[in-house]
Amino acid sequence: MAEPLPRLRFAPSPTGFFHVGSARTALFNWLVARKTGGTFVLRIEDTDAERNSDQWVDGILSAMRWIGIDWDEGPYFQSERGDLYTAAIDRLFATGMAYRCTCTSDEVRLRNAANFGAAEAERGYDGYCRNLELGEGAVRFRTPDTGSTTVVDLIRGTPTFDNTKIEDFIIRRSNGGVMFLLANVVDDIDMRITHVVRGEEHLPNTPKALLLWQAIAPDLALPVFAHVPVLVNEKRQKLSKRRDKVALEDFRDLGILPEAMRNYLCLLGWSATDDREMLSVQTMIDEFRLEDVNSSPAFFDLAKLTSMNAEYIRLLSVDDFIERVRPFLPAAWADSVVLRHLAPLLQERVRLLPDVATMIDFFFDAPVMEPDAWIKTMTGSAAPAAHHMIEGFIAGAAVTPWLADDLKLLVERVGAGIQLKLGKAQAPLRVAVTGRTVGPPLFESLELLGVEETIHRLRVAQARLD
RNA sequence: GGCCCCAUCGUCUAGUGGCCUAGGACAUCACCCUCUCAAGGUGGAGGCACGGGUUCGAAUCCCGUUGGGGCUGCCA
Repeated sequence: MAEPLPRLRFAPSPTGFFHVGSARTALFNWLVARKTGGTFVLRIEDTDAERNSDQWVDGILSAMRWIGIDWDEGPYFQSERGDLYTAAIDRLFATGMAYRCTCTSDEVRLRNAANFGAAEAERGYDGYCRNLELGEGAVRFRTPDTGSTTVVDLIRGTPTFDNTKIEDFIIRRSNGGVMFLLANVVDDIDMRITHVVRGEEHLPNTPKALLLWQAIAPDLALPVFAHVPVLVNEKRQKLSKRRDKVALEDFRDLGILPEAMRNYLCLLGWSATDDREMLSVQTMIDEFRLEDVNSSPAFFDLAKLTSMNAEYIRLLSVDDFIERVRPFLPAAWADSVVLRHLAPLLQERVRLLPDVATMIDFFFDAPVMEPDAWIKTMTGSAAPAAHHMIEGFIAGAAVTPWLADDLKLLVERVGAGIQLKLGKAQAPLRVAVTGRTVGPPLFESLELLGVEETIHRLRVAQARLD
């Protein structure tokens, strides 16, 4: 009989912004599903009513769409599947695998400290209520007292855990709410999940999940796991929503292209067989293998992401480029002939989408003169050249066709009069017209700006000269 | 403290016992090209954490040390 097609799931909890680590986990799951022809399930793990909100659910969905990850089933909501969990817990009671417990965590800590010494306070639940047959309280799962549990992990081999170290963990709160581990396993069983691809931080939970799985569905084959390494910050700590900038939408707002983000994320812990880094989605799907994922943590490097983003921006068609920058520009700028004509030159110079704004702003408003730019090109020893270039250019402009190539020749000729090469000769003109020493190619810019406005700006600068 | 995971340039990685004088990319430095800035080109600096084994031979296998990380919740 043929091996059944893989079924994978991405199971985020809607407790905050969708972050890059989640995005990578989702991507890896998705890639495996698409590669194998399997099924990718989206499941929202919202069992903790106090921390969840619809806002975050929307955030997850839109972030996944943004980065181009679609799902075949779901989203399922655990908050709507309570009956399933109750039934599972009832069966565990029936087989003696579950029991009630009324201990508080402080009580457990105190007992542990008293019985094993202060250093042992955190050793976990001590089994106090195991045989009390209480009628109320939280529900715990009875873990084996002997043997060991082995996780089959495509990335990490077969980590094995001593069952005596696995405490009787809680599967339902005293308020009736079901816990992550229980809901997670019941759903994985119900949805016939075959591959669990998730963050490394879940590895210590996995033996518990396996034990639960065997108690609830002893006849169903255990899933294969792949615990992907965590993403870390510059201090090599796990990326956290609290202290690190990690929300996917922050990068979108920064001007990162979704295809760049997806490509970069894919390369965090995995690489193609040769030196290729710019990978199409199809290439990722064709070549990605969980077995090849690295087992060590990866630093999320914005510089590298940005560089890759620049490369993707250069690949865009002019029309696409204009549409992508549109959200970052005033509508009039986005629709302007200036942007359309300069687009290819801009694409080569921009690393982040919003960079376009500071490169073309001088077309739409009077230039905002940067003090350093003015000092460097217009004052002191630079002043005579500035005078000469501006005067000469204004004079020559009257008899020069207003085209980039002709303007370039004009500046060359005027500059030659005082032994200035084009690089030096254009500097004061650029600053006078744009307010900056850097920007898009000058002569194309002047052609678009027009003779009238150019001359006007030159005269304004001229009047300001010492 | 306990359990578990991890360890190649600053960063992401290639490398699965000889092809390694350890390759690529980002970042960085220099030069070339050049109307500024980019882009592009050329070149440089920069790494197998340490100590023991195994082997004719180790970045690659084993053990230990050190270092880092994760988990240790009636969160997920």
